[in-house]
Amino acid sequence: MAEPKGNDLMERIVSLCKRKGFVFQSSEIYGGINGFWDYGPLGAELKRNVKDYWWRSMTQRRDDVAGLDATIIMHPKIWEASGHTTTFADPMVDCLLTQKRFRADQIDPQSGVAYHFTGAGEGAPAPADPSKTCDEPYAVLMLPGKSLQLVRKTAWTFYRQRGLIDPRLLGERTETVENSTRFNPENGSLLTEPRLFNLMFKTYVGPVESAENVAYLRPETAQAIFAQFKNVAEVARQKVPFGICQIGKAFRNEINPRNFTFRSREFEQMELEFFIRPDEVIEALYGSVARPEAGGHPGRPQANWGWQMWHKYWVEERLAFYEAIGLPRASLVEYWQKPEELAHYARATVDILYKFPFSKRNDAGELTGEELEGVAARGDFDLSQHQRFSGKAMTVFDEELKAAWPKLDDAKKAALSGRYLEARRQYLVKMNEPPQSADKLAARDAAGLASGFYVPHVIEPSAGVDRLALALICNAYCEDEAPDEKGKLEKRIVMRFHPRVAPLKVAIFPLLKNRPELVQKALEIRDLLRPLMTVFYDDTGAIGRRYRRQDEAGTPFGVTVDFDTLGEKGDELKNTVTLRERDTMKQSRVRIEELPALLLERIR
RNA sequence: GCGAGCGUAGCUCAGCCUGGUAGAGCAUCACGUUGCCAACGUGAGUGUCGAGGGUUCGAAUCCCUUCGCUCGCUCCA
Repeated sequence: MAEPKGNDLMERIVSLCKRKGFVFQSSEIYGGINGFWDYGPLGAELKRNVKDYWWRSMTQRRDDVAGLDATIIMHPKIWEASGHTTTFADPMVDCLLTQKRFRADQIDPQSGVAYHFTGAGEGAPAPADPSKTCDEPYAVLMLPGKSLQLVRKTAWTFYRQRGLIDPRLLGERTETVENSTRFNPENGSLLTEPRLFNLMFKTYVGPVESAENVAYLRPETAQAIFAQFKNVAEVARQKVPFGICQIGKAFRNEINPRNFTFRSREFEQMELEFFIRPDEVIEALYGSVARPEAGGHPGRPQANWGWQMWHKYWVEERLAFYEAIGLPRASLVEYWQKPEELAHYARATVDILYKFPFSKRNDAGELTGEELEGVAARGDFDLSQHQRFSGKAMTVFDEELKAAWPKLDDAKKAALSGRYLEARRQYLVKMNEPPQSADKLAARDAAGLASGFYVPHVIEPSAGVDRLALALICNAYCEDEAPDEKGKLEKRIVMRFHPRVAPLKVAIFPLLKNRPELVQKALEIRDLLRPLMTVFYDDTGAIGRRYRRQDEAGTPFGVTVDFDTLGEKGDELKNTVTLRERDTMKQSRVRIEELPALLLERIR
């Protein structure tokens, strides 16, 4: 089986997506719109299957997770509390010489002498157009160890890029600068004025476009879960540990959408926030905290699990999920973020990567993979932020804790209380709470703990639906060879979707369409199966062609009605059909009345 | 956002350099044929050559602008 490699392969996958109706470019008839994609008939079914399976396995098949479906536009304060309003709006600057882009707040401050120029004119020799000038002011900082000659050379290059053949520098003057971030530390060139990059989509609530009506399309679904935490906790009659999950659209003004649907500006997320007791509480209740020892799945949740155990549990659960919909373990990478890569609120994050055809290769030549999901241990950061910004308590009352606390000896009480207080204090200080008030608030939190109140910690598995759909498409795509009717090998394109996510589950064919008895029987079978699964009926062209068509759509099963079905060879074969399997192309004879149960078994 | 490349039928692509009424293969549809893996016959349809502007008697072809795609940089909290 010859597997095509690299972007060549990706191009063929993209082409198939369009040809068969998995993915279309959004607004294509108007020339498309960058970063937005539509799903055609097959893609829509695929995505629906992915979401349905996630929802079923996350909430319906568990008793400790409840669902939520929140709005896309929420109170703007949510994004202040979450940090998105500030972190999603980075000021950016470009080098005027090399066009290289920097984040303005990450430039090393430079000191020294800056040389300013008011412009340049065309100099000797033999200017093509002597009247040509450039009025654009420019400046270069003389970097340590560099010469004035080099500074002028830099300016010369700059004006040359502006269209002068042999620039003559005009209006040179010097300026002493201290700790300036206006120059490129690499070459001394002046940078552009900082421009704000807001990665959130902005809109207005109400018809008036005024500053107080500004709102944002959510850049992630998670914050709605935190904002509704108290409501859901109450009505779902759940106690920590429990989770709230949600599927929904999110929007990010990506600077540069890339790689087909992988990085889109409008996308869908499947997120779970799983709330757990802080480790101090576990220790108060059980004397110690269970932590992961061996690798692999830690098994059924236990009451004495600390955050590390829960984190490990969800990583393994999520990996099992991907395997259950047909992504082989070997195509996935479990990447533990290094301490320096962690977001400031995260204690640990595991990225689950899929090796896409467009993924980069490492030194060993292996595909490195792209993120499908991040499983983050976020501590109590999010709920704490919303507690501070909204002024509403995000604590839960834990009866067991209240009962257990008085039974602890004083040393234990002091140790747990002290640890909790210090963690709370550190968080508050980091969030720029003045030291005095941080001490006071942390002491109050520690007192709350002793009477059974605390802000739950959270484990967040957050997955991208569109990325997963793309991974499933890439994983399913396969070019192999199959014999034609003369036994000659021909290229066959097969989408080997797991039957669970395959857009169409079964195709029904009358062997010939000009025999009304065959057609009628086939339509009966279609009607028999249609209430149970997605069914595709096709009576055009030769039977082999129809099989191949369904191979490209990824339909796992084909059912063919022939003359034996009608009883031509006697009662033994009457009301039996050919069941053809996509991957093996093997055929078997099956009784019609057994079809529903047989197929349902295989597509669950 | 910057740099490079690309954009012609549903898909893959030729034609562009050197301007002169737009092509191939596959796919699609109809009819006939067809007894299980892309068979065959006959017929049909499809493009404002990504869009806009310019040069020209005449532009898919040359020039400019713009949009989209790919790659690199940047970004990915």
